[in-house]
Amino acid sequence: MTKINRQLVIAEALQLLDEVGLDGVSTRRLAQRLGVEQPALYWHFKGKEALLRAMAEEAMTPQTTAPLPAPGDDWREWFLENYRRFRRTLLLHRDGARLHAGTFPSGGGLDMLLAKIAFLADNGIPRIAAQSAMMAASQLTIGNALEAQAAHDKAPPPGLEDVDHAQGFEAGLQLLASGLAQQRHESARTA
Amino acid sequence: MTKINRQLVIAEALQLLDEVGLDGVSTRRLAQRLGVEQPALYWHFKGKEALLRAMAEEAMTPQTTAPLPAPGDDWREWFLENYRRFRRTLLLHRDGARLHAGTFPSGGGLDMLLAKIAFLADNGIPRIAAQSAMMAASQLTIGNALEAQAAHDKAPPPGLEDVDHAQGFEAGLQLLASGLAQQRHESARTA
DNA sequence: GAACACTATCGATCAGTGTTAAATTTTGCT
DNA sequence: AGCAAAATTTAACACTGATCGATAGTGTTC
Repeated sequence: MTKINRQLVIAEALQLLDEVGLDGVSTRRLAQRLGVEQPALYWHFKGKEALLRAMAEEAMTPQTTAPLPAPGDDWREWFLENYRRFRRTLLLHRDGARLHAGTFPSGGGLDMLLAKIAFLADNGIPRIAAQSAMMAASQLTIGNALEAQAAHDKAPPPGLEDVDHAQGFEAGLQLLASGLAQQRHESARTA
Repeated sequence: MTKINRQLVIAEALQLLDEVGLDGVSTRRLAQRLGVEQPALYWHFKGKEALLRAMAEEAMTPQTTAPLPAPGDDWREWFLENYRRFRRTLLLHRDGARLHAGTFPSGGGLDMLLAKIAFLADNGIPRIAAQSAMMAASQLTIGNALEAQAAHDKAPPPGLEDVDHAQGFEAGLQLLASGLAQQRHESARTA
């Protein structure tokens, strides 16, 4: 009767995710929404894991479609904005961080990552330092988003109210950028 | 027949975790190991979530029993060592990072956290900066451990081989410490 | 136009999950 | 011994992801 396709399933799955959370996303609920019996999904996806991976990739579009840094850009401003955007993207969907966690940069994403590292390298930051910093910033972002989405309703413990997750993230990111700038100067001195 | 108690269940559960991973830990498998029928666990724990929380807390003992910083200690060395230990603890058990993620500092852990912030504050780091930095370092550590344990067998993508998770973590942590040191000096200038 | 293969779905079913309720045994205490 | 509380068992429920064979619909080829 009803005909579905891969993209439609992914879109509906993400909508379902926002309503019931990651643990609430079951193949049956998803199938019901699509007006289809549950095993039909297994024609379009090898298993639930494959579906979740496709969802995670789709959810990352705001980040993956963002323009790469141009040669003349200010490296620090770009660095900050890149991970702010990453965080915003993770927070776009409910449990978005958990959905993304454990996902590896696939084909296209890997090239982007290498281009970004090259951009930092062109701005006087040693390759290895650039790679480490991006790795750290990415992990900080994921950890922060994870914690923010896990907190949800719980109130902050007494004594720690004065820094929320957004502020904490911004501060941490600035620390990384400052440390990176320092490494850049030291490298320039020895070059 | 066999008699079990809370501590025994937690210990056996952590051992099971190491063998089958977090997704493999089921109440039935755990009960079988303890020589007990499955619903017996529900007398000792309200539900599986409670069990997992207890496991996460127990798994953190290396970190929670570590001595607090003493007034004369070098703040930077302590900072680094604290999060190195945190990471080692997370990696102690299989899926330890996932098990811990989303856990909030309970009663005793909260006091420790406040003491650590106070220690940094006593060393000339503004309270809010100290709190933000510890939050960031914690999130970086969790994100890093999460990624390291998710990778497990997969080989690193071509072009990124030269920095593994351990090195990346160390680099990120140093960046945070450097940035924090910088903030400390700037704060001293304005004070 | 008949035979064929491919796409897409369904119905039934399987093994496994966390959880609950009631009945039952074991334990400790007076 | 008897009683109450603690601890466990038996039985069942409502789910979950996944697999099997059967079944339509669709287009292609002889």
